Amino acid sequence: MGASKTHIFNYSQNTLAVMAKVLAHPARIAILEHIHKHESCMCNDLVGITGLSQPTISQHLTEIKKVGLLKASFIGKNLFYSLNQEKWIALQIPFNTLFTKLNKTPNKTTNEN
Amino acid sequence: MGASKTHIFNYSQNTLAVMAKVLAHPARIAILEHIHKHESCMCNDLVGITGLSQPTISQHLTEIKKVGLLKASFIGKNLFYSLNQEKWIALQIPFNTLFTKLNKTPNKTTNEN
DNA sequence: CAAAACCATTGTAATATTGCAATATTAAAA
DNA sequence: TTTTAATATTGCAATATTACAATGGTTTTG
Repeated sequence: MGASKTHIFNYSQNTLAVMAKVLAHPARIAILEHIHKHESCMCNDLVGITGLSQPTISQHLTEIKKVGLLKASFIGKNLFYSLNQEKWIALQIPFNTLFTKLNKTPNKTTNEN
Repeated sequence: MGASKTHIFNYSQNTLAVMAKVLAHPARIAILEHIHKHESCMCNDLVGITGLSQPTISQHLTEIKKVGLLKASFIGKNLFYSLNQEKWIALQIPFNTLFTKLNKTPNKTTNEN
C-alpha cells in the first residue's frame, strides 16, 4: 500500500514523525550544520561541499523549508538561507517530551495517552 | 537514484539519520509509547490498538529492534518486548548534540566539523 | 495428537524517497 | 537587451518504505 496510515495516530505522534523525517537523511543534517556554522549560505556552496547535484540539494532544502526550519533573505544581491532559530527550538520540544516520557518508569496510576 | 549516498557524510550524520528514521513513522512512536507505558507488551496487543495488521506491526518492531531499542524476554509463557533503557538514553545524545550545537550562534574562531 | 494462539517470514502491490539530467526561472551584470 | 549566475522545477529511474494476505514455525491447550 505504501502510504503511512497517519489518521490512525494522534497529532503529537504524527508531528514528531514529520520532524524526525527531516532529520532522517544525512544530507539534511549536513545542510543544517553547514547553514548554522556559516550563519547562512548561498546554497550552491552545498553542492560543492556535499558533491550532490544542484537539483538534489534544492530538493533537500525544500524538505527542510516545508517544516519551516529555514529563513530566506537577500544579503546584498544574493539569496541566503539561514536557520529559523525559533522553529529549531520548537522542534526540540516534541523530541524532548518523548525522550523524557520514556526515560522514566511509567506511573501506572496516571492516565492513558 | 533512490539510495542515500551515505558515504558522502560522516559517522555522526549517518548515525543520527538512522536514529531519526526509526522515529520517522507515527506507528513506531506509538509502539514505543505503548511498550513503555505498559512496561512491556505482548505484541499482538499493538495490532488491536493501532488497527494495523500483524505483519505490519511485526515489521515496525523489526525496525525498532534493528537499532537495539527493544529487549525481548519471556514472561511466563509469552514473549514480551520492553524498551532497552540504556539504548534509549544513548539515542538522545546525538539528537541533543545537534540540538545544542545549532542553538548557539556559531563561534567562527573554532574548528570545522 | 489436533486445535488454537502468537509471532515471524515471504511475496506482492502501492506509494515515497533519493538522485540526476534537462530545462525553466529569476535577477544581476555586461 | 543579451549574457551569466544561481536556484527551482520537471521528468525519469532506481531504490526504499509501508502495508497486508498467505504461509510457516512455535508453543500452549484441549
